[in-house]
Amino acid sequence: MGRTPCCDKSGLKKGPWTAEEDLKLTNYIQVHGPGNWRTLPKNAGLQRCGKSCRLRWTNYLRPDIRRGRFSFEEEETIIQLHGILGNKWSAIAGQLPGRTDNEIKNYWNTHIRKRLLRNGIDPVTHAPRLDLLDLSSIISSTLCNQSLLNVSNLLGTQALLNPQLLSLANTLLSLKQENPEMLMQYLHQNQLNLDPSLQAPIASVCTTTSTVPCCTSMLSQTGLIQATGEGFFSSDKTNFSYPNSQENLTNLTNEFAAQPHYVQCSTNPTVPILSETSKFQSMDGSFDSVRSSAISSPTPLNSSSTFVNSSSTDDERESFSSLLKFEIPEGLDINDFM
DNA sequence: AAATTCCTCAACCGCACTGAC
DNA sequence: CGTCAGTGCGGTTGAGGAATT
Repeated sequence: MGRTPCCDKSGLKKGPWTAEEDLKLTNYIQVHGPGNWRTLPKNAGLQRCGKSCRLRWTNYLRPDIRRGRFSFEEEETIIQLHGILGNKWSAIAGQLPGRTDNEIKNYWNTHIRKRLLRNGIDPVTHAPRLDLLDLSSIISSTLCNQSLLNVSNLLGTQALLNPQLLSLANTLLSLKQENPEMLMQYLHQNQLNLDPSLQAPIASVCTTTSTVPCCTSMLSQTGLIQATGEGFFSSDKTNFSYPNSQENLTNLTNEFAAQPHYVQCSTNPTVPILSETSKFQSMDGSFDSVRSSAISSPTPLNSSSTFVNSSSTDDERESFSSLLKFEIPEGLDINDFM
């Protein structure tokens, strides 16, 4: 379909609405109801295009608009829904009565997005920005807090900056445990294509003595880690407190990836086993498949125990956003990394 | 106190979709 | 089937207020 020509721009007013215009529009809609936006401005005596009228009504004048600061519950819902739906602001707004897509979009871009970035979380993928994370803490979490490996030392500083190296480290560690000979063969086959600066640290993986705990193997087999910046998530189920949102969210959730299963590790981390359908969709550092479990997984986003009222400040909400979630793919070809 | 920078958010723009003809 | 009007949606802009220098 061809693009709809915008309404006749000649003589039409743009910019902020005046109180008089608001009154005209409100009065007209109260009498005739919304709709037929193209003819509405003329009938209402407004020098505006229908689009502008519709926007003004839906985003500002509608009586059921809920104005004011977003509550923590609303913010929580927005983040979780964004994890599933992405920038589907209207769909997200549908779960937040009284909030408009425009308002949610603005709030996301001006508040939530920035905070996620500050806390090292990619606001697009909801995955941690691994270029900012300390790889050793990730691996340590992977190993159920058994700090048997100092991966930072193993891989050098570059490892802290490259999510692909994280995957590589995982692959190598798994290979080392399960089949050292295959590991050596693997390295031999791929070493020619490695960045020389990475060869030494990677090789050290092969020579470092370590005992690989149970979770390492599980990690490599499942291909997924779920952790916070400071440790693993609790296994508490996500609980939406916003009215009517839970059922709707449940419905939404059912449309997405299968519910992951959870295995309790010795030191109380909860490690979900990703379904076999999970996939590593991007090699450029984005982990899109994380989205699929944003709701269904027992994320710690139910942090009502920490923040109990809607007047919490942005800073107060900071710690909530420090939660991290990411996947590590298995079976990555080393050639794809470099 | 003035100038500058930063931040917020209402409003606009343009594309996409749907249904009527 | 193609065209067009109506509408919805997401991305972007810019005015104005707040904060900082």
